This record gives sequence, C-alpha cells and structure tokens, in this order.
Amino acid sequence: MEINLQGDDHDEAQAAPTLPHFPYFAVPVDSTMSDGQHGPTLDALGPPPPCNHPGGLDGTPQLTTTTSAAVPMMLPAMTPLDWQSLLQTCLQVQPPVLEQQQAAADQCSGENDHGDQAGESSGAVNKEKQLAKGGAGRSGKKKATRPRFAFQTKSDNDILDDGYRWRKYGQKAVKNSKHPRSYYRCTHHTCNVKKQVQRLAKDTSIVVTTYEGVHNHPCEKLMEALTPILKQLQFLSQF
DNA sequence: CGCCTTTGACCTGCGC
DNA sequence: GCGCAGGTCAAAGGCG
Repeated sequence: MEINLQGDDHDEAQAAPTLPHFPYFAVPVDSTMSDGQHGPTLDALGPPPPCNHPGGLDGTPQLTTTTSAAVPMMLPAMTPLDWQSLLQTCLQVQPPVLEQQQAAADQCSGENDHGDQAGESSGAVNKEKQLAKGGAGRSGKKKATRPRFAFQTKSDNDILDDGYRWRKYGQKAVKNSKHPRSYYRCTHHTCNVKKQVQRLAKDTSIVVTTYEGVHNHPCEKLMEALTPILKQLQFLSQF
C-alpha cells in the first residue's frame, strides 16, 4: 500500500488518506455515454445499492464501478481508495486512443483555453466577441474524450476534499433536481482536470462528484500529509 | 492584492 | 428551424 502511494504521486486522488468521508461508490463514466451530451445523467445512476458486503457499512469505503453499459462491477474494498485501480478500470472502459486525445486536449486547453479553432475568422467583431464568451467552439468539440468517472458520496458536505485545489467556474440548475450542479476546475495552471458536483435528485443525501481528466501534477496536500509518514517509515526501517 | 464564488449571458448539441 | 438542457466564460463582488 505504501508503495502505491509513493509510486504515483500524480494520481488524482492520492488524497484519499486525508478524506474525512470516503466516497464509497465509484462509477467510471464512459465519456461517450450518456444522454447524448456531456456526461452521465446522474439520476440514471440512481441511488447507490445497499452495501451487503463486509465493510460496506459504517463508512468503510466500498467501491462500485460500472461501465456505461451499466454492468456493475465490484472492486475489493480498499482503504484508502485505490485510485489507481479506479483509473485503470476507467481506462479499460475507454479506448486506448483516449490517452493521446487527452494529451492533445490538455496541450490545447492548458495554454489557450480559448483555442477555438485557431483564427476564428468569423468576421464580425460582435461574433468574435461572442465566440470569446460562452462555450464557442472550444470544448464544445463533440463528446468528451477524457476519462471520466463519478463518485457517489453520502455526505452533507458537497465538497469532497480530495487534496487538490479547485476553482468553481459555474453552477447550473439541473432539470428535475432541486439542487444545482457545480462545475470546478483544478487550479493548477497546467492541469485541465474538471469535476462536477451534484446531489442526486432521488436521494439528496448523496453527492455525485464526476471527475474528468487526470491530474498531471502531484497533489500538494497529499505530499504534505505523506512526508512525515514516509520519514517515519524510513526511520523505522533502519531497525 | 490575489484568489475564489456568484451569476447572467452565451454557446453547443440534441430532439422534435 | 426552434426550443431546451447542459457546459463555459468572464465581470463583479467578497473574503482573508
């Protein structure tokens, strides 16, 4: 377990150890899935199934992954969250091409997020201005090609402390749901990971957090948290 | 002052 | 083509 933590310091969610409340359902989301648009229909996910396996109750993390085909698949209970397994699972769901596409996307969006098809030659100034706003041409590109996966978290707190810093860039009322969906972006300048946070309409005690993309930088919080532990391990290993 | 949230406007994609 | 729903931008304002 320690080895894992050490090895992939830029894995999204290495922050898990610091989580006060574990997400116990993880749902890798096929980027091409869904109700035709961007991402899963949260309601379609439905409330989490009952935990009928050891450790599933009382806060011990239980992960359920499912593909877009809605074939649920149990992962072993992991403490803390084994994000790497999750990601791998996620990538298995996605075609391998995704990695390249994501790299390209990251390159583009990292620097000039407004990389609307270079040039924009739309002519009218107004049009240009409009394009500069809103989602014109940019990420509007077809379906998302980045790995996505969602967590269902039973918590009063909407914000899942995953160790990364997020900036909220939007909030939207969602149909058939009293609770709005919030949009966050990783604040790291080279990182283009996004996440959506929304409460399930059917069970408002459950928060669904959908991650899109993979962090390309270490998690500061995690490193902070791990440093003393690693030092301690080093110290102990001397004996 | 820098970072973050809020919020209205605008965009895209999809279904009818 | 139109309307709807979802996603994003960016100005404005708040906070430490």
